[in-house]
Parts: sequence; structure tokens; C-alpha cells
Amino acid sequence: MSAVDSSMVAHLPLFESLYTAACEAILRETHSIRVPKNKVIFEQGEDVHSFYLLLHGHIRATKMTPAGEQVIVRYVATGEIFGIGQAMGLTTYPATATAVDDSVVLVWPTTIWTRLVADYPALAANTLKTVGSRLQEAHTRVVEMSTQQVEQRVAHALLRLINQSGRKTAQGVEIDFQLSRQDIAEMTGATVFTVSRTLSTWE
Amino acid sequence: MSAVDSSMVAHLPLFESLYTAACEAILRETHSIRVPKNKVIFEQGEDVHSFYLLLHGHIRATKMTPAGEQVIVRYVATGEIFGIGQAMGLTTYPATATAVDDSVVLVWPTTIWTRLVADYPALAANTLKTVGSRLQEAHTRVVEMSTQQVEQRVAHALLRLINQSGRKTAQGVEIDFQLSRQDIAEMTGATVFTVSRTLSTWE
DNA sequence: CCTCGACATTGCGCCAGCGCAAACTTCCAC
DNA sequence: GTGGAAGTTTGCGCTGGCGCAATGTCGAGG
Repeated sequence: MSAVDSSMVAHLPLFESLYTAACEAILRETHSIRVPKNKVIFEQGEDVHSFYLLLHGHIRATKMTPAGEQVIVRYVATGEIFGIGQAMGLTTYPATATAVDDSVVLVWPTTIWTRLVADYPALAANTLKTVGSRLQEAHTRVVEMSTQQVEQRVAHALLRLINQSGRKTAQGVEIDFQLSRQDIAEMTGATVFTVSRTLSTWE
Repeated sequence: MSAVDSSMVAHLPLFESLYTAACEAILRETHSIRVPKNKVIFEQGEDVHSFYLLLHGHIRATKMTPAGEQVIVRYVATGEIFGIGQAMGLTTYPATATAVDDSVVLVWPTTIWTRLVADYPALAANTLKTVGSRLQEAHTRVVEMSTQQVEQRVAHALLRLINQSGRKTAQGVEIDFQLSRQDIAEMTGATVFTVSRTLSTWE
């Protein structure tokens, strides 16, 4: 519940080509909250009430099928906005957002989105780019699911995570949050068993 | 290459909450072209040079994998914009657009996108909604590909087409363009054979 | 009317990946 | 430590869907 310094966020894509003053004005409408690991931020189907910016930590977005199977739609990386269903014309959240780690997020009430966009048009343009690149990623995934088998899908999923949240260490690259076989299965559309077998062949 | 009457397009989502004058100004920057069936409008990988609005007909967007397999990303319905890679921060088209039918499209040079958005901020907001709903659809498809088997994927793919381009007739619903088994296969990530078998069990 | 080419169907063998059960490994909590 | 819960690995049988080849259907052009 503390104020946010614009120097912390002004460099993010969301604020690109906005003046510092505008950026500060936008930040005046928000506050930061801490989200403990495994806490659900919003649930699929819930009425949209807020949108968010991830300052620190990691968030997982999942969708549940009517049959009760869970699919991981994406991991939100630091600096990204999420929960922007309102901007896309939705009235309920299309997925569930859960903190994978202890995280810190900025919260805005969705009610002010329209006003913010009217006051700072660059905001819509920047959000458009973000959503656009997510669309790209989703299409890539559709293509992968259509044409590749599990082994390659797992490989690509891991590469995507590394590019997004990888950290170089002496031994190689490390993803800085917990990732179970179950998670990989839910990202790739495979079973835990197959994922386990696949990974074991790579040592 | 003829002028376009604003009354034809003013009701489209793209122009929502824009004044007629603005709408007309935007239309003054475009011209319509006829695209014969099977003509490629732009190719995946090509530098973005234009964005489009489909007035009449049907367009198919496909992606080719490095291995040469083709996947149908989506069908563009009448009234939709497409080829808006520029707005999403891309420099090359992420997919190939081909006319499925003889079609009529409006063309704008991408160079004016930035200016249009600056002059008419609602344009960015409206585009954001469009892209948002495509993102939704893409995620739905990822979930389907992850959890359902071919039969249900085919069913959903057809339902999506019907909702989008269906026309009611005495005998039922009709999709108003040619659709081969190969097409359905490329939409669902199955083979022509399996699609054929699946459809035959439904009579 | 016949031919040719494109598309669709069908039979058959095969295998990637699933489902399940059982064993093994970690990591807490007490 | 010790017991238990959660996560992982592995063996095994089964099957959905693929690959291919052969055959069937339909429409357009000579």
C-alpha cells in the first residue's frame, strides 16, 4: 500500500513515449500490494474489477476446462501488465492469475481505464503492442500444438521460459521459480508421465 | 480504386465512437481493391507495408512451419481489419493472407497508422478490442488442442466458422465459402484422413 | 462423352503418448 | 529421526490418430 516511484517503472513498455509527468499521474491512481506465493489474484469468470502490473515475482495465468483440466496460458514476467480484460472488452476475467512466488503488483481499478486511455492515448497504443505480442505467442503455440510432438513442445516451452525468466549461472541457465513436471505438462498439453520420460532422456 | 462511402463502414467496430467526420477523414486515406479468389494479399515474412479492412468476401490467414507444414490461423470475416502487424510492433507479417473467395478490401499504407492513431485515439482502443478478442480465441484454441481429441476439435472449429460466416438455409446452416477436408485438417491439427473419417461418422 | 486431375474415402499396419498402478525420492512437520 | 504427503519415475497394456497406398467421386476442359 505504498507510493510508487516513477523511476522504477518509467522505462517499461507500458509507459513508452509518455512524459514523466503523465507517468506519475498514472501512478498516482495505483498502489502496490504484496501477493504471497500461491495466492490467487483473480479467478476465471470473476467480474473484472482491476488491472495489474507485475513489479516483482512471477504470476501464472491458467484456464480451466469445463471437464476440470487445467492449462497454463502463460507466465507473466516482471514489468508486464495483466488482468486487462476490460481493455479488450471483456466483463469477466478469461483466466485465473496465481502468484508463483511472493510477488509485488500494482493495482488499478478498471473503472479508470477509459479515462486513462482518453488522457494518455499512448497507453492504448502500448497496450496494443503488448497484446499483439501475446497474440503472436499464442499463435505460435497453436502452430506448435498442431505440428510438433511432445518432445519439441517441451523444449520450446522451456526455451520460452528461459528467454523470459532465465538467469545465467556458472552451470548454465536457471529459471528463477519452481516449475513442476505437472506445470510443464499443463503448458505443453502432455501428461506428467510423458513429460517426465521426455526430460529423463535428456539427463 | 474507388472512393468508399462512410455509411458502408461507420457501423463497424473499428470506427466505434468516432465521429462521422473522423471516419470520413480516415476513409480518405484508403482505397478499395478487388482481390480474386486464391490471390495472396501478403506473405508471411514480407515487410509490412499495408493494413486492410475486409469489405466483402473471405480471407484466410495461414502460417507455415520451417518443416513446410501449413496451419490455418484464422479466417477473416467481413468487416474485420487484418494485416495490422505494424500496430502490434512487428516489421514483417506473421502470416500469409489469401483470398478464399473473390473479395474486396480497403488498403491503407502502414506509414499512416501512427498518425491516424495520434489523430483518432479511439482507433487504438478499438483495435485493442479486436486484437483482444483474437487473443481470446487463440487461447481457447490452445486449450482445445491441449485437452480435446480430434472429433471435438473439428466440431468446435466448424461451430466457430458457422458463428462467424454461417448463413441459415431451409436445410440448416451453410458456410458461404469452399472448405476442404484439408482446410479443416489445417485448422484442427489433424490429418485429412482423420478428418474425413470423423466427418463420415456424422453422416 | 471421355479423360484427366483434384479431392475424398477406406483399409491396414504402426507408434507416440495416454492411463493406471506401483515404487522411489524429497521435503517438511512433528 | 520418523511418518507422511506431495511429487517423480518407471513398467506395461492399450488406443487414437498417423502414414501410406489403393480406390472411389466429382467437376471442368477437350
